[in-house]
Parts: sequence; structure tokens; C-alpha cells
Amino acid sequence: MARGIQAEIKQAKPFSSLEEEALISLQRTADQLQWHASELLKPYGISPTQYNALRILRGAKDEGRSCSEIAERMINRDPDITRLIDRLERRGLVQRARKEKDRRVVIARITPAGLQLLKGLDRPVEQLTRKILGHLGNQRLTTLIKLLEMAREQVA
Amino acid sequence: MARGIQAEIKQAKPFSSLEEEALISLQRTADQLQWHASELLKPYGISPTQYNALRILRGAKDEGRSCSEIAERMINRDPDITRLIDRLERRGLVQRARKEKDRRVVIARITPAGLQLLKGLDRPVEQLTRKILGHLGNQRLTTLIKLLEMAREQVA
DNA sequence: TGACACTATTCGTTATAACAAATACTATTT
DNA sequence: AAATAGTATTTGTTATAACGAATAGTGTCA
Repeated sequence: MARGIQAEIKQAKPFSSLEEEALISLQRTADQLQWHASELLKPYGISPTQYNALRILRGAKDEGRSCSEIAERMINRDPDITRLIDRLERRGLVQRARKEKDRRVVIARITPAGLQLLKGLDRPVEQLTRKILGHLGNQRLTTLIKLLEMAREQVA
Repeated sequence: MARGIQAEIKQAKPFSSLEEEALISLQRTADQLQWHASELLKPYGISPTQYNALRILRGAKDEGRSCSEIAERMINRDPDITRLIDRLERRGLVQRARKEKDRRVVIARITPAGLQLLKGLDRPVEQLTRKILGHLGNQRLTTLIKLLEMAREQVA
């Protein structure tokens, strides 16, 4: 274990800087964890992006969310919320309605079928999450969260 | 600053576990940093994935790399190396050749044009990397790298 | 040698992402 | 009220990703 990212991607030359190593390591870690998530979701027929959107809508309750609100809340920014919602609507997991006050706005709401799908996923998702990160322990996780937060800061 | 991931994605309910928070934070951080990379590469007309492949081929020198070797070394696993190489070949950045010993294998090599493209990118990439992660400082970066490595371990 | 399993790559197809322009509606200004 | 600017979403298009099946070459074994 702990072969290091350099060995993992069979790179001959060492990284030219810690920044570079961290950046690549971060991308690779995110990719791997994302892969686990898609595998978990696959039998349910939804992608991580769709799952993310459904959870946002569950959090919104009856109030629902407009396309732009959904976009703001997505983990990975998806520039095409319209078609993301299209797909969920076609499968009966969300419903769309025009907002009365401002008819430009389309409000998406999760349906009972959507809620049920999420409900069935809650436990597996929680288990997976614990399985892939639980071994770090609370203290390391807290540190990791803190460092990631810092990494996002400069970015603004 | 340091609003925390919960505020960033405007989430009302706190995370149910540190593991969940770390996972989401990790995805979001990777996504943001990736976005910066694509912006940098955009004027050069290549995607982060293509850049990654070119760097792998530069590292391979004249020896080149087969599709499967490239796949192994990619940061984000791309299941379709064939067409990734197609695109790079069409633009004259790589060349393909059948391996003599085993004619199933296709070896890709970077061309002078590819090398030149990468050369022009070396400095900007290094600068960007420093810009987005340099403020963490070496000690924090080392910790981050270590924690990410641990996060990838269970994953095996 | 011929059948078979194996491996490396390619190809067909469908789904999703990315980018630009268009549409529909609202708010503001004159 | 008409024109204008602004905002929210949709749509068209092209590029890339994902998934399976197909092709081509290699090695093994009867």
C-alpha cells in the first residue's frame, strides 16, 4: 500500500512540484470514487449527475427548484439542466411546472416515484460512503475536508 | 471564505456523516480545478483528457505506448482510447504504427507538432498549478497528498 | 493443423456534455 | 404603450463518453 500516485500511473519522472502531485492525485481520487458511485447507481438506471439532481429536489420538498437553482446546487456543474430534467421527467422521477409569478421560470419537483427511488438508495449510498472513506477516521476526514476547502478558496 | 461545502451548494440540512461531506467536497474540488485546467487548454484546442494522453506519450519518448498502456496511465480512465488517439492523430499530434512483434498492438507516438504544443503549455500549466494550489504551502500539500492516497487505498 | 480461448483494438450505437443561438417572458425606460 | 435590456429556459449542433459487439491477431492444446 501507499505506492503513491507516481507509481499508480506508472510515471517514470517524479512530479515537478507538490502542487502538481496534489492536483493529479486529487483528480484521480475523485475519478475513482466517482466510479464506485456510478457502479452503485447503475442497477437503478441513474447516473451520479441524475442522483445529485434528485437529492437536490428531495431537499427542496414541495417548493421545488428552478433550473438555475438546481444548477447552483449541483456538485459538478452541469451546463444543461434542461435536458437533465428532461430525462428524469421521461422516467417519471420529476415533474415540471411553470411558475405562476414569473412564467419564464420552470419549477421541477420530485415525484413519489423519485422519492421512492431515493429512499431505496439511502442505505446503500451511506454504506458505500463509509466503506470507501470510513477507514480514514474522523480526525483525518476533518483535516481532509478542511484542506479541500482551502484548495477551493483560491479558485474564486 | 471558508464557508464550507454545505453553504457552497446551499444545502439546508447538514451532512449526515463526515464521510459524506468529504466525498462531496472532493468531487466538487476536483470539478472546480478541472474547470480551470480546461479553460487554460481551451485556446490550444485540446481537452484535459487529450493533454493527459499527450503527456503520457511525451514521457514514453520514441518507444511510444500501446492503447492499453495509455489507458493504464490516464488520470481519468477513458474507456475509448482508440478514438481519443484518432482525434490526436487527425490533428497531427500523434502517429500510429502496428507493433512488429505482435500485430494486434498499436503503438502511438507523439509527433514533433505534439511535442511543440506541449512545450508551449509547460509554463502556463505550471503557473496555473501554483496559482490554484500554491497558497496551501508545502506542509499542507504533503498532508493532502497523503490523505488522498489513503482515500484511494480502500478503493482497491 | 484446427479448434479454442485470450488479448488488443476497433466500430456501431446510444447517451450525455459542451457551446452557441434562439425563444419566451419580465422589467425598465422613454 | 413601444422599445430595449435583462433573465430563464429551450433547442440545434457537434464533440465526446459509455456500452456492447465485432474484428484481427496470438498462443495453447488436442
